[in-house]
Amino acid sequence: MTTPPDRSVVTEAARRRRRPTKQGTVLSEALIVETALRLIRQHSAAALTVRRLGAALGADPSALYRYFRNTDDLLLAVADELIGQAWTGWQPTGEWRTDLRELGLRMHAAYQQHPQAAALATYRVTGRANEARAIETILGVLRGAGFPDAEAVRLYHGFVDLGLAFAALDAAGLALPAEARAAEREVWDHTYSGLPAETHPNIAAVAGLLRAEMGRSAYAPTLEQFLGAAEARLRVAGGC
Amino acid sequence: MTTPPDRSVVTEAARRRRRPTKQGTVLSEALIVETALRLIRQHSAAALTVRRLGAALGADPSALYRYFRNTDDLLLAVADELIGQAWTGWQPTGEWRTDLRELGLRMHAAYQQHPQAAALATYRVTGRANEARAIETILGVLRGAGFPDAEAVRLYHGFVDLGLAFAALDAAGLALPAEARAAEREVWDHTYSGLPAETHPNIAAVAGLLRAEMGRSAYAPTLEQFLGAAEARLRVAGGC
DNA sequence: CACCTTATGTCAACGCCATTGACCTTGTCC
DNA sequence: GGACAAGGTCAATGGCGTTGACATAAGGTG
Repeated sequence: MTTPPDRSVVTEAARRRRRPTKQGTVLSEALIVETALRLIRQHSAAALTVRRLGAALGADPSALYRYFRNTDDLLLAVADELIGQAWTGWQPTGEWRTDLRELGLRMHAAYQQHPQAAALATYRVTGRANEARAIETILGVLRGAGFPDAEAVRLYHGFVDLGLAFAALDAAGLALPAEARAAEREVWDHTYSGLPAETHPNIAAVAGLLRAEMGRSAYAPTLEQFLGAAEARLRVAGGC
Repeated sequence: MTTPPDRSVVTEAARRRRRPTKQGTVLSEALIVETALRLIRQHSAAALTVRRLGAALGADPSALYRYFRNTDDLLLAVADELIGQAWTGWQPTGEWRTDLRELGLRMHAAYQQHPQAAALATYRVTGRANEARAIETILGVLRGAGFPDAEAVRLYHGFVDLGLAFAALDAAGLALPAEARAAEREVWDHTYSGLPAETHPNIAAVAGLLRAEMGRSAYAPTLEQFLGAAEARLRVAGGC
Protein backbone atom coordinates (compact mmCIF):
# COMPACT_ATOMS: atom_id res chain seq x y z
CA MET A 1 0.00 0.00 0.00
CA THR A 2 2.45 2.59 -1.16
CA THR A 3 1.16 6.10 -0.80
CA PRO A 4 -0.92 7.12 -3.78
CA PRO A 5 1.14 8.81 -6.48
CA ASP A 6 1.08 12.56 -6.40
CA ARG A 7 -0.06 13.07 -10.01
CA SER A 8 0.56 16.76 -9.69
CA VAL A 9 2.46 19.07 -11.98
CA VAL A 10 5.97 17.96 -12.74
CA THR A 11 8.36 19.30 -10.13
CA GLU A 12 11.77 20.88 -10.48
CA ALA A 13 13.49 17.76 -9.30
CA ALA A 14 11.44 15.73 -11.73
CA ARG A 15 12.67 17.77 -14.63
CA ARG A 16 16.27 17.14 -13.66
CA ARG A 17 15.70 13.44 -13.39
CA ARG A 18 15.90 11.35 -16.50
CA ARG A 19 12.77 9.72 -17.86
CA PRO A 20 12.60 6.17 -19.09
CA THR A 21 11.22 5.66 -22.55
CA LYS A 22 8.01 4.05 -23.60
CA GLN A 23 7.66 1.75 -26.60
CA GLY A 24 9.18 4.43 -28.79
CA THR A 25 8.73 7.94 -27.59
CA VAL A 26 10.11 9.95 -24.72
CA LEU A 27 7.46 12.13 -23.15
CA SER A 28 7.88 15.68 -21.98
CA GLU A 29 5.60 18.57 -21.28
CA ALA A 30 6.76 20.36 -24.43
CA LEU A 31 6.24 17.32 -26.63
CA ILE A 32 2.77 16.73 -25.27
CA VAL A 33 1.68 20.33 -25.82
CA GLU A 34 3.16 20.30 -29.30
CA THR A 35 1.41 17.09 -30.22
CA ALA A 36 -1.87 18.34 -28.79
CA LEU A 37 -1.61 21.47 -30.90
CA ARG A 38 -0.91 19.39 -33.98
CA LEU A 39 -3.89 17.16 -33.30
CA ILE A 40 -6.12 20.18 -32.83
CA ARG A 41 -4.90 21.71 -36.05
CA GLN A 42 -5.35 18.55 -38.06
CA HIS A 43 -8.74 17.70 -36.68
CA SER A 44 -10.54 19.92 -34.20
CA ALA A 45 -10.46 21.02 -30.61
CA ALA A 46 -13.31 18.67 -29.85
CA ALA A 47 -11.27 15.81 -31.27
CA LEU A 48 -8.53 16.30 -28.70
CA THR A 49 -9.04 13.61 -26.11
CA VAL A 50 -6.65 12.15 -23.63
CA ARG A 51 -6.95 8.80 -25.32
CA ARG A 52 -6.23 10.07 -28.79
CA LEU A 53 -3.40 12.24 -27.55
CA GLY A 54 -1.92 9.25 -25.81
CA ALA A 55 -2.22 7.19 -28.96
CA ALA A 56 -0.60 9.92 -31.05
CA LEU A 57 2.29 9.94 -28.62
CA GLY A 58 2.55 6.17 -28.53
CA ALA A 59 1.87 6.20 -24.83
CA ASP A 60 -0.83 5.09 -22.49
CA PRO A 61 -3.41 7.83 -21.89
CA SER A 62 -2.79 7.70 -18.19
CA ALA A 63 0.82 8.69 -18.71
CA LEU A 64 -0.30 12.26 -19.44
CA TYR A 65 -1.46 12.63 -15.87
CA ARG A 66 2.15 12.62 -14.78
CA TYR A 67 2.51 15.96 -16.53
CA PHE A 68 -0.90 17.61 -16.20
CA ARG A 69 -3.39 17.50 -13.40
CA ASN A 70 -6.27 17.03 -15.83
CA THR A 71 -7.35 17.98 -19.34
CA ASP A 72 -8.18 21.51 -18.30
CA ASP A 73 -4.65 21.99 -17.11
CA LEU A 74 -3.41 20.60 -20.41
CA LEU A 75 -5.60 22.94 -22.43
CA LEU A 76 -4.30 25.88 -20.45
CA ALA A 77 -0.79 24.91 -21.44
CA VAL A 78 -1.80 24.59 -25.09
CA ALA A 79 -3.50 27.99 -25.02
CA ASP A 80 -0.41 29.56 -23.54
CA GLU A 81 1.75 27.95 -26.20
CA LEU A 82 -0.52 29.48 -28.82
CA ILE A 83 -0.04 32.92 -27.27
CA GLY A 84 3.68 32.40 -27.38
CA GLN A 85 3.64 31.41 -31.05
CA ALA A 86 1.62 34.48 -31.96
CA TRP A 87 4.18 36.77 -30.38
CA THR A 88 7.42 35.25 -31.60
CA GLY A 89 9.43 37.70 -33.64
CA TRP A 90 7.40 40.73 -32.74
CA GLN A 91 9.26 43.96 -32.06
CA PRO A 92 7.76 47.23 -30.80
CA THR A 93 7.98 50.17 -33.18
CA GLY A 94 7.48 52.82 -30.52
CA GLU A 95 4.25 53.99 -32.13
CA TRP A 96 1.55 52.71 -29.82
CA ARG A 97 -1.24 52.59 -32.39
CA THR A 98 0.86 50.59 -34.80
CA ASP A 99 1.99 48.29 -32.03
CA LEU A 100 -1.46 47.59 -30.70
CA ARG A 101 -2.89 47.03 -34.16
CA GLU A 102 -0.10 44.63 -34.99
CA LEU A 103 -0.48 42.71 -31.76
CA GLY A 104 -4.23 42.48 -32.12
CA LEU A 105 -4.00 41.24 -35.66
CA ARG A 106 -1.29 38.78 -34.76
CA MET A 107 -3.38 37.18 -32.07
CA HIS A 108 -6.33 37.13 -34.37
CA ALA A 109 -4.29 35.61 -37.15
CA ALA A 110 -3.01 32.95 -34.80
CA TYR A 111 -6.52 31.89 -34.06
CA GLN A 112 -7.50 32.03 -37.70
CA GLN A 113 -4.52 29.97 -38.69
CA HIS A 114 -5.42 27.38 -36.13
CA PRO A 115 -9.13 28.01 -36.15
CA GLN A 116 -9.63 24.72 -34.45
CA ALA A 117 -7.59 25.98 -31.53
CA ALA A 118 -9.45 29.25 -31.11
CA ALA A 119 -11.74 27.52 -28.67
CA LEU A 120 -8.81 27.68 -26.33
CA ALA A 121 -9.06 31.44 -26.29
CA THR A 122 -11.94 30.94 -23.94
CA TYR A 123 -9.36 30.10 -21.35
CA ARG A 124 -8.82 33.64 -20.28
CA VAL A 125 -6.23 33.28 -17.59
CA THR A 126 -3.62 30.67 -18.28
CA GLY A 127 -1.34 31.85 -15.51
CA ARG A 128 1.68 30.86 -17.55
CA ALA A 129 4.78 32.51 -18.88
CA ASN A 130 3.63 33.61 -22.32
CA GLU A 131 0.51 35.21 -20.99
CA ALA A 132 2.49 37.18 -18.43
CA ARG A 133 4.79 38.43 -21.16
CA ALA A 134 1.82 39.48 -23.28
CA ILE A 135 0.17 41.42 -20.48
CA GLU A 136 3.42 43.10 -19.58
CA THR A 137 4.05 44.16 -23.16
CA ILE A 138 0.59 45.57 -23.83
CA LEU A 139 0.63 47.50 -20.60
CA GLY A 140 4.07 48.81 -21.50
CA VAL A 141 2.86 50.05 -24.87
CA LEU A 142 -0.09 51.87 -23.33
CA ARG A 143 1.75 53.41 -20.42
CA GLY A 144 4.61 54.34 -22.71
CA ALA A 145 2.11 56.14 -24.94
CA GLY A 146 1.30 58.45 -22.06
CA PHE A 147 -2.00 57.05 -20.88
CA PRO A 148 -2.43 57.51 -17.15
CA ASP A 149 -2.47 54.24 -15.23
CA ALA A 150 -6.21 53.96 -14.73
CA GLU A 151 -6.84 54.70 -18.38
CA ALA A 152 -4.13 52.30 -19.49
CA VAL A 153 -5.68 49.48 -17.51
CA ARG A 154 -9.12 50.20 -18.92
CA LEU A 155 -7.74 50.21 -22.43
CA TYR A 156 -5.71 47.10 -21.82
CA HIS A 157 -8.83 45.38 -20.69
CA GLY A 158 -10.84 46.58 -23.67
CA PHE A 159 -8.14 45.62 -26.11
CA VAL A 160 -7.72 42.13 -24.74
CA ASP A 161 -11.44 41.58 -24.34
CA LEU A 162 -12.02 42.56 -27.92
CA GLY A 163 -9.44 40.12 -29.20
CA LEU A 164 -10.62 37.32 -26.96
CA ALA A 165 -14.25 37.95 -27.76
CA PHE A 166 -13.74 37.62 -31.48
CA ALA A 167 -11.44 34.71 -31.00
CA ALA A 168 -14.12 32.98 -29.00
CA LEU A 169 -16.62 33.74 -31.72
CA ASP A 170 -14.33 32.47 -34.41
CA ALA A 171 -13.88 29.37 -32.37
CA ALA A 172 -17.58 28.74 -32.61
CA GLY A 173 -17.96 29.79 -36.20
CA LEU A 174 -14.90 28.41 -37.86
CA ALA A 175 -13.79 25.59 -35.78
CA LEU A 176 -15.75 23.13 -33.96
CA PRO A 177 -16.85 20.04 -35.76
CA ALA A 178 -15.64 20.78 -39.30
CA GLU A 179 -18.76 19.18 -40.67
CA ALA A 180 -20.93 21.64 -38.75
CA ARG A 181 -19.30 24.39 -40.75
CA ALA A 182 -20.99 23.16 -43.89
CA ALA A 183 -24.12 22.44 -41.93
CA GLU A 184 -24.32 26.06 -40.84
CA ARG A 185 -24.20 27.33 -44.40
CA GLU A 186 -26.76 24.75 -45.32
CA VAL A 187 -29.05 25.83 -42.50
CA TRP A 188 -28.64 29.38 -43.69
CA ASP A 189 -29.49 28.57 -47.28
CA HIS A 190 -32.32 26.32 -46.27
CA THR A 191 -33.87 28.80 -43.88
CA TYR A 192 -33.10 32.29 -45.01
CA SER A 193 -32.45 32.33 -48.72
CA GLY A 194 -36.04 31.73 -49.63
CA LEU A 195 -37.96 33.63 -46.99
CA PRO A 196 -41.02 35.33 -48.52
CA ALA A 197 -40.95 39.10 -48.80
CA GLU A 198 -44.35 39.36 -47.15
CA THR A 199 -43.22 38.07 -43.78
CA HIS A 200 -39.55 39.07 -43.87
CA PRO A 201 -39.19 41.92 -46.34
CA ASN A 202 -35.79 43.12 -45.18
CA ILE A 203 -34.17 39.71 -45.21
CA ALA A 204 -35.62 39.00 -48.63
CA ALA A 205 -34.35 42.31 -49.97
CA VAL A 206 -30.72 41.72 -49.00
CA ALA A 207 -30.50 37.94 -48.88
CA GLY A 208 -27.71 37.81 -51.42
CA LEU A 209 -25.63 40.39 -49.60
CA LEU A 210 -26.17 38.63 -46.30
CA ARG A 211 -25.09 35.35 -47.72
CA ALA A 212 -21.90 36.90 -49.09
CA GLU A 213 -21.10 38.44 -45.73
CA MET A 214 -21.42 35.16 -43.82
CA GLY A 215 -18.37 33.84 -42.08
CA ARG A 216 -16.35 37.02 -42.33
CA SER A 217 -14.90 38.34 -39.09
CA ALA A 218 -15.69 41.85 -37.95
CA TYR A 219 -12.60 41.98 -35.79
CA ALA A 220 -10.32 44.18 -37.89
CA PRO A 221 -12.75 47.10 -38.39
CA THR A 222 -13.77 46.95 -34.76
CA LEU A 223 -10.13 47.08 -33.74
CA GLU A 224 -9.71 50.24 -35.84
CA GLN A 225 -12.67 51.81 -34.07
CA PHE A 226 -11.09 50.91 -30.77
CA LEU A 227 -7.78 52.52 -31.69
CA GLY A 228 -9.49 55.63 -32.96
CA ALA A 229 -11.48 56.04 -29.77
CA ALA A 230 -8.36 55.52 -27.68
CA GLU A 231 -6.47 58.17 -29.60
CA ALA A 232 -9.30 60.63 -29.14
CA ARG A 233 -9.18 60.05 -25.43
CA LEU A 234 -5.43 60.44 -25.32
CA ARG A 235 -5.72 63.84 -26.98
CA VAL A 236 -8.30 64.91 -24.43
CA ALA A 237 -6.26 63.60 -21.53
CA GLY A 238 -3.58 66.10 -22.42
CA GLY A 239 -0.93 63.81 -23.82
CA CYS A 240 -0.75 66.02 -26.88
CA MET B 1 -38.32 -6.66 -37.65
CA THR B 2 -40.36 -3.52 -37.90
CA THR B 3 -38.68 -0.78 -39.82
CA PRO B 4 -36.29 1.20 -37.62
CA PRO B 5 -37.95 4.20 -35.99
CA ASP B 6 -37.48 7.45 -37.75
CA ARG B 7 -36.15 9.43 -34.78
CA SER B 8 -36.26 12.58 -36.82
CA VAL B 9 -37.73 15.90 -35.87
CA VAL B 10 -41.35 15.77 -34.84
CA THR B 11 -43.56 16.04 -37.89
CA GLU B 12 -46.70 18.05 -38.51
CA ALA B 13 -48.90 15.01 -38.13
CA ALA B 14 -47.14 14.16 -34.91
CA ARG B 15 -48.02 17.46 -33.39
CA ARG B 16 -51.68 16.95 -34.11
CA ARG B 17 -51.72 13.54 -32.55
CA ARG B 18 -52.07 13.16 -28.81
CA ARG B 19 -49.16 11.95 -26.79
CA PRO B 20 -49.36 9.35 -24.06
CA THR B 21 -48.00 10.34 -20.69
CA LYS B 22 -45.02 8.96 -18.90
CA GLN B 23 -44.96 8.25 -15.19
CA GLY B 24 -46.10 11.77 -14.49
CA THR B 25 -45.17 14.28 -17.14
CA VAL B 26 -46.32 14.94 -20.66
CA LEU B 27 -43.44 15.79 -22.93
CA SER B 28 -43.40 18.46 -25.58
CA GLU B 29 -40.75 20.39 -27.42
CA ALA B 30 -41.58 23.54 -25.45
CA LEU B 31 -41.42 21.77 -22.11
CA ILE B 32 -38.10 20.19 -22.92
CA VAL B 33 -36.54 23.47 -23.99
CA GLU B 34 -37.92 25.20 -20.94
CA THR B 35 -36.58 22.55 -18.60
CA ALA B 36 -33.21 22.59 -20.32
CA LEU B 37 -32.98 26.34 -19.85
CA ARG B 38 -33.87 25.99 -16.19
CA LEU B 39 -31.24 23.33 -15.69
CA ILE B 40 -28.64 25.48 -17.39
CA ARG B 41 -29.56 28.45 -15.27
CA GLN B 42 -29.48 26.51 -12.02
CA HIS B 43 -26.27 24.68 -12.72
CA SER B 44 -24.25 25.30 -15.87
CA ALA B 45 -24.26 24.66 -19.57
CA ALA B 46 -21.78 21.87 -19.06
CA ALA B 47 -24.18 20.28 -16.58
CA LEU B 48 -26.86 19.90 -19.23
CA THR B 49 -26.76 16.30 -20.30
CA VAL B 50 -29.38 14.20 -21.97
CA ARG B 51 -29.49 11.94 -18.98
CA ARG B 52 -29.95 14.71 -16.44
CA LEU B 53 -32.50 16.45 -18.61
CA GLY B 54 -34.43 13.22 -18.88
CA ALA B 55 -34.32 12.79 -15.13
CA ALA B 56 -35.53 16.35 -14.56
CA LEU B 57 -38.45 15.64 -16.85
CA GLY B 58 -39.20 12.32 -15.23
CA ALA B 59 -38.62 10.61 -18.53
CA ASP B 60 -36.14 8.23 -20.02
CA PRO B 61 -33.24 10.02 -21.66
CA SER B 62 -33.94 8.34 -24.95
CA ALA B 63 -37.39 9.92 -25.06
CA LEU B 64 -35.78 13.22 -25.96
CA TYR B 65 -34.69 11.80 -29.28
CA ARG B 66 -38.30 11.77 -30.37
CA TYR B 67 -38.15 15.55 -30.35
CA PHE B 68 -34.58 16.40 -31.27
CA ARG B 69 -32.20 14.71 -33.64
CA ASN B 70 -29.35 15.02 -31.16
CA THR B 71 -28.05 17.29 -28.41
CA ASP B 72 -26.80 19.83 -30.90
CA ASP B 73 -30.27 20.19 -32.29
CA LEU B 74 -31.59 20.60 -28.76
CA LEU B 75 -29.05 23.29 -27.92
CA LEU B 76 -30.00 25.16 -31.07
CA ALA B 77 -33.58 25.22 -29.88
CA VAL B 78 -32.52 26.43 -26.44
CA ALA B 79 -30.41 29.18 -27.96
CA ASP B 80 -33.30 30.30 -30.10
CA GLU B 81 -35.57 30.36 -27.07
CA LEU B 82 -33.05 32.59 -25.35
CA ILE B 83 -33.13 35.00 -28.29
CA GLY B 84 -36.88 35.06 -28.08
CA GLN B 85 -36.87 35.82 -24.37
CA ALA B 86 -34.45 38.68 -24.85
CA TRP B 87 -36.73 40.33 -27.39
CA THR B 88 -40.10 39.96 -25.73
CA GLY B 89 -41.73 43.29 -25.06
CA TRP B 90 -39.32 45.30 -27.15
CA GLN B 91 -40.78 48.09 -29.29
CA PRO B 92 -38.90 50.19 -31.84
CA THR B 93 -38.67 53.89 -31.04
CA GLY B 94 -37.92 54.97 -34.59
CA GLU B 95 -34.53 56.32 -33.58
CA TRP B 96 -32.07 53.78 -34.97
CA ARG B 97 -29.26 54.51 -32.56
CA THR B 98 -31.52 54.08 -29.57
CA ASP B 99 -33.02 50.94 -31.02
CA LEU B 100 -29.74 49.28 -31.79
CA ARG B 101 -28.29 50.17 -28.41
CA GLU B 102 -31.33 48.78 -26.66
CA LEU B 103 -31.29 45.58 -28.67
CA GLY B 104 -27.60 45.06 -28.12
CA LEU B 105 -27.88 45.60 -24.40
CA ARG B 106 -30.90 43.34 -24.19
CA MET B 107 -29.13 40.45 -25.82
CA HIS B 108 -26.13 41.07 -23.63
CA ALA B 109 -28.29 41.23 -20.53
CA ALA B 110 -29.96 37.98 -21.48
CA TYR B 111 -26.62 36.27 -21.57
CA GLN B 112 -25.53 37.91 -18.35
CA GLN B 113 -28.74 36.91 -16.62
CA HIS B 114 -28.28 33.34 -17.70
CA PRO B 115 -24.51 33.44 -17.86
CA GLN B 116 -24.51 29.69 -17.91
CA ALA B 117 -26.46 29.78 -21.13
CA ALA B 118 -24.19 32.23 -22.88
CA ALA B 119 -22.23 29.31 -24.18
CA LEU B 120 -25.16 28.77 -26.47
CA ALA B 121 -24.37 32.05 -28.18
CA THR B 122 -21.68 30.15 -29.93
CA TYR B 123 -24.41 28.60 -31.96
CA ARG B 124 -24.54 31.33 -34.53
CA VAL B 125 -27.22 30.13 -36.87
CA THR B 126 -30.11 28.49 -35.15
CA GLY B 127 -32.30 28.58 -38.24
CA ARG B 128 -35.39 29.01 -36.11
CA ALA B 129 -38.21 31.46 -35.76
CA ASN B 130 -36.83 33.82 -33.14
CA GLU B 131 -33.57 34.24 -34.94
CA ALA B 132 -35.34 35.07 -38.19
CA ARG B 133 -37.38 37.69 -36.39
CA ALA B 134 -34.26 39.20 -34.86
CA ILE B 135 -32.43 39.44 -38.18
CA GLU B 136 -35.46 40.93 -39.86
CA THR B 137 -35.86 43.55 -37.16
CA ILE B 138 -32.23 44.64 -37.07
CA LEU B 139 -32.10 44.91 -40.83
CA GLY B 140 -35.32 46.91 -40.73
CA VAL B 141 -33.88 49.36 -38.24
CA LEU B 142 -30.76 49.91 -40.33
CA ARG B 143 -32.48 50.18 -43.69
CA GLY B 144 -35.12 52.39 -42.17
CA ALA B 145 -32.36 54.67 -40.92
CA GLY B 146 -31.33 55.30 -44.47
CA PHE B 147 -28.27 53.12 -44.79
CA PRO B 148 -27.89 51.77 -48.32
CA ASP B 149 -28.33 48.01 -48.54
CA ALA B 150 -24.67 47.06 -48.75
CA GLU B 151 -23.85 49.29 -45.81
CA ALA B 152 -26.80 48.01 -43.83
CA VAL B 153 -25.69 44.44 -44.26
CA ARG B 154 -22.15 45.27 -43.22
CA LEU B 155 -23.42 47.05 -40.14
CA TYR B 156 -25.86 44.27 -39.35
CA HIS B 157 -23.01 41.85 -39.49
CA GLY B 158 -20.76 44.00 -37.32
CA PHE B 159 -23.49 44.59 -34.78
CA VAL B 160 -24.41 40.94 -34.44
CA ASP B 161 -20.80 39.79 -34.44
CA LEU B 162 -19.99 42.20 -31.68
CA GLY B 163 -22.83 40.95 -29.51
CA LEU B 164 -22.07 37.32 -30.21
CA ALA B 165 -18.38 37.78 -29.67
CA PHE B 166 -18.80 39.23 -26.23
CA ALA B 167 -21.49 36.74 -25.39
CA ALA B 168 -19.12 33.96 -26.32
CA LEU B 169 -16.46 35.53 -24.18
CA ASP B 170 -18.80 35.91 -21.26
CA ALA B 171 -19.73 32.31 -21.71
CA ALA B 172 -16.15 31.37 -21.12
CA GLY B 173 -15.50 33.86 -18.38
CA LEU B 174 -18.65 33.77 -16.37
CA ALA B 175 -20.20 30.48 -16.99
CA LEU B 176 -18.56 27.26 -17.40
CA PRO B 177 -17.89 25.21 -14.35
CA ALA B 178 -18.90 27.61 -11.55
CA GLU B 179 -15.96 26.47 -9.50
CA ALA B 180 -13.55 27.45 -12.24
CA ARG B 181 -14.72 31.02 -11.81
CA ALA B 182 -13.14 31.15 -8.39
CA ALA B 183 -10.18 29.20 -9.67
CA GLU B 184 -9.51 31.86 -12.27
CA ARG B 185 -9.36 34.62 -9.68
CA GLU B 186 -7.10 32.43 -7.63
CA VAL B 187 -4.79 31.79 -10.56
CA TRP B 188 -4.68 35.50 -11.13
CA ASP B 189 -3.81 36.31 -7.54
CA HIS B 190 -1.34 33.50 -7.33
CA THR B 191 0.42 34.40 -10.57
CA TYR B 192 0.14 38.09 -11.15
CA SER B 193 -0.38 39.91 -7.89
CA GLY B 194 3.12 39.33 -6.69
CA LEU B 195 5.19 39.57 -9.86
CA PRO B 196 8.48 41.36 -9.16
CA ALA B 197 8.92 44.82 -10.65
CA GLU B 198 12.29 43.85 -12.11
CA THR B 199 10.86 41.36 -14.57
CA HIS B 200 7.36 42.76 -15.04
CA PRO B 201 7.46 46.45 -14.13
CA ASN B 202 4.19 47.41 -15.81
CA ILE B 203 2.16 44.64 -14.27
CA ALA B 204 3.62 45.36 -10.88
CA ALA B 205 2.82 49.05 -11.22
CA VAL B 206 -0.87 48.58 -11.89
CA ALA B 207 -1.59 45.20 -10.30
CA GLY B 208 -4.31 46.61 -8.07
CA LEU B 209 -6.08 48.34 -10.91
CA LEU B 210 -5.89 45.21 -13.05
CA ARG B 211 -7.36 43.10 -10.33
CA ALA B 212 -10.26 45.52 -9.92
CA GLU B 213 -10.94 45.44 -13.64
CA MET B 214 -11.12 41.65 -13.82
CA GLY B 215 -14.37 40.09 -14.86
CA ARG B 216 -15.96 43.25 -16.16
CA SER B 217 -17.33 43.16 -19.68
CA ALA B 218 -16.14 45.65 -22.28
CA TYR B 219 -19.25 45.19 -24.39
CA ALA B 220 -21.16 48.36 -23.56
CA PRO B 221 -18.36 50.84 -24.35
CA THR B 222 -17.48 48.95 -27.49
CA LEU B 223 -21.10 49.07 -28.59
CA GLU B 224 -21.04 52.86 -28.15
CA GLN B 225 -17.97 53.07 -30.35
CA PHE B 226 -19.77 50.99 -32.93
CA LEU B 227 -22.79 53.25 -32.93
CA GLY B 228 -20.67 56.37 -33.15
CA ALA B 229 -18.75 55.03 -36.11
CA ALA B 230 -21.97 54.03 -37.85
CA GLU B 231 -23.45 57.47 -37.39
CA ALA B 232 -20.35 59.08 -38.83
CA ARG B 233 -20.66 56.90 -41.90
CA LEU B 234 -24.33 57.68 -42.28
CA ARG B 235 -23.54 61.37 -42.33
CA VAL B 236 -20.93 60.84 -45.02
CA ALA B 237 -23.21 58.63 -47.08
CA GLY B 238 -25.54 61.59 -47.46
CA GLY B 239 -28.40 60.53 -45.23
CA CYS B 240 -28.01 63.81 -43.40
C1' DC C 1 -66.99 -2.70 -32.22
C1' DA C 2 -62.31 -4.57 -33.68
C1' DC C 3 -58.25 -3.48 -36.00
C1' DC C 4 -54.48 -1.17 -37.87
C1' DT C 5 -51.38 2.60 -37.93
C1' DT C 6 -48.50 5.60 -35.79
C1' DA C 7 -46.65 8.71 -32.16
C1' DT C 8 -44.39 8.32 -28.27
C1' DG C 9 -42.74 6.15 -24.38
C1' DT C 10 -39.21 2.45 -22.00
C1' DC C 11 -35.17 -0.72 -21.72
C1' DA C 12 -30.72 -2.54 -22.60
C1' DA C 13 -26.70 -2.12 -24.88
C1' DC C 14 -22.63 0.03 -27.44
C1' DG C 15 -18.55 2.58 -27.63
C1' DC C 16 -16.36 6.62 -26.14
C1' DC C 17 -14.76 9.57 -22.52
C1' DA C 18 -11.69 11.30 -18.15
C1' DT C 19 -9.76 9.78 -14.19
C1' DT C 20 -7.50 6.88 -10.72
C1' DG C 21 -5.35 3.08 -7.83
C1' DA C 22 -2.11 -0.56 -8.12
C1' DC C 23 1.73 -2.20 -10.11
C1' DC C 24 6.30 -2.33 -12.65
C1' DT C 25 10.69 -0.50 -14.39
C1' DT C 26 14.76 2.04 -14.21
C1' DG C 27 18.09 5.79 -13.19
C1' DT C 28 20.38 8.17 -9.36
C1' DC C 29 22.13 8.93 -4.73
C1' DC C 30 23.89 7.28 -0.23
C1' DG D 1 23.56 -2.81 -2.93
C1' DG D 2 19.57 -0.83 -1.48
C1' DA D 3 16.24 2.88 -1.09
C1' DC D 4 13.79 6.21 -3.43
C1' DA D 5 11.10 8.29 -6.66
C1' DA D 6 10.01 9.48 -11.57
C1' DG D 7 7.55 7.97 -14.99
C1' DG D 8 5.63 4.41 -17.43
C1' DT D 9 1.55 0.41 -17.93
C1' DC D 10 -2.88 -1.92 -16.88
C1' DA D 11 -7.51 -2.52 -15.38
C1' DA D 12 -11.46 -0.62 -13.60
C1' DT D 13 -15.06 2.94 -12.58
C1' DG D 14 -18.73 5.82 -13.62
C1' DG D 15 -20.48 9.16 -16.84
C1' DC D 16 -21.72 10.36 -21.45
C1' DG D 17 -24.64 10.37 -26.28
C1' DT D 18 -26.91 7.46 -29.10
C1' DT D 19 -29.60 3.62 -31.06
C1' DG D 20 -32.27 -0.78 -31.91
C1' DA D 21 -35.93 -3.46 -30.17
C1' DC D 22 -39.94 -3.46 -27.89
C1' DA D 23 -44.38 -1.67 -25.45
C1' DT D 24 -48.55 1.08 -25.35
C1' DA D 25 -52.19 3.90 -26.28
C1' DA D 26 -54.97 7.26 -29.30
C1' DG D 27 -57.48 7.88 -33.64
C1' DG D 28 -59.18 6.70 -37.88
C1' DT D 29 -61.41 3.21 -40.71
C1' DG D 30 -64.09 -0.89 -41.62
